[in-house]
Amino acid sequence: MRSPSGREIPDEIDPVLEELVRGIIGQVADKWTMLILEVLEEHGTLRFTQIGKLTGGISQKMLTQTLRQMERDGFVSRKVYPVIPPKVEYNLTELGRSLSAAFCAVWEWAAVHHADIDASRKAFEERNGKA
Amino acid sequence: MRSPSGREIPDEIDPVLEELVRGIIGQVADKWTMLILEVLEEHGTLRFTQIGKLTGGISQKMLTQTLRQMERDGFVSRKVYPVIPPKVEYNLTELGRSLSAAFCAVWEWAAVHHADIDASRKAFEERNGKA
DNA sequence: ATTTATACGCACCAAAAGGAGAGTGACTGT
DNA sequence: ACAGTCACTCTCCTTTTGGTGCGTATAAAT
Repeated sequence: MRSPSGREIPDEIDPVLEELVRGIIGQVADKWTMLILEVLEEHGTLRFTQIGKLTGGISQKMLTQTLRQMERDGFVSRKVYPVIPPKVEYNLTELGRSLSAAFCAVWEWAAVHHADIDASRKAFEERNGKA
Repeated sequence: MRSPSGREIPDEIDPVLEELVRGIIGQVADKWTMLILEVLEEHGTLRFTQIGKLTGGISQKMLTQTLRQMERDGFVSRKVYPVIPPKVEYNLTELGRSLSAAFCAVWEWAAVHHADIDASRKAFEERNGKA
């Protein structure tokens, strides 16, 4: 399914917006982004290491990276105190809070339906051989 | 905390459930999963190659892989017609549709706020050197 | 004088994701 | 006879992701 010349997909909806939105979803629907969003939503203003602890299992590298992207996208604000040792506070912007609210439905869904998923997986593995 | 669907989320979250839910989110918040979910929601029953075309830019490998996982998780049903050339129909299950509905808020959010993100990025890059 | 604490940046490396392309099997249209 | 169709699977290869550990600045605490 290659398309060397590019355009063969019929666009029934506005393709530009569609593409834009997809791009955003692709970046935003990231594991760490969602987790950090939730942690900040729940705890309010937090410092770097606190976020790391509350998120759980994230490396410093990923924490920095994700936080930076979120700052760039305008989901979090970053306040640096010029003290030593360094102190940086993060919290959600209005935009970040609205995104968090949008994701809320997904969290809720997962909480409600995890048992269904589990059951489905078991059934699937029983139907098909499980090597 | 309120969600668009109007239900409530408990203030205190059971850590075990929390862990479970995070695992699910990690797998479900996947670019291709979300995209396929959307095309199936929008078009109803579809065949393999049709999904590929409508999704756009997905390789056969990823399409197969994602579809398999979605079937395993119980989001799509897969109906094989024993004919030649092969014919396989996919469509959303009830569970899949409910997930799609949950993601709906995120899609809408992206559609509404993509301009904000764009503006934020421009501002960010202006603030921070890119000399 | 040495250690501790904080919020990173950087380099290196392993693992995973994912794309490209070829192969398959049997039937159907030319 | 032979190319075309569909829904894959398999192999090879590149790109991306992400973890680990080290370095840094410097004031306060030991």
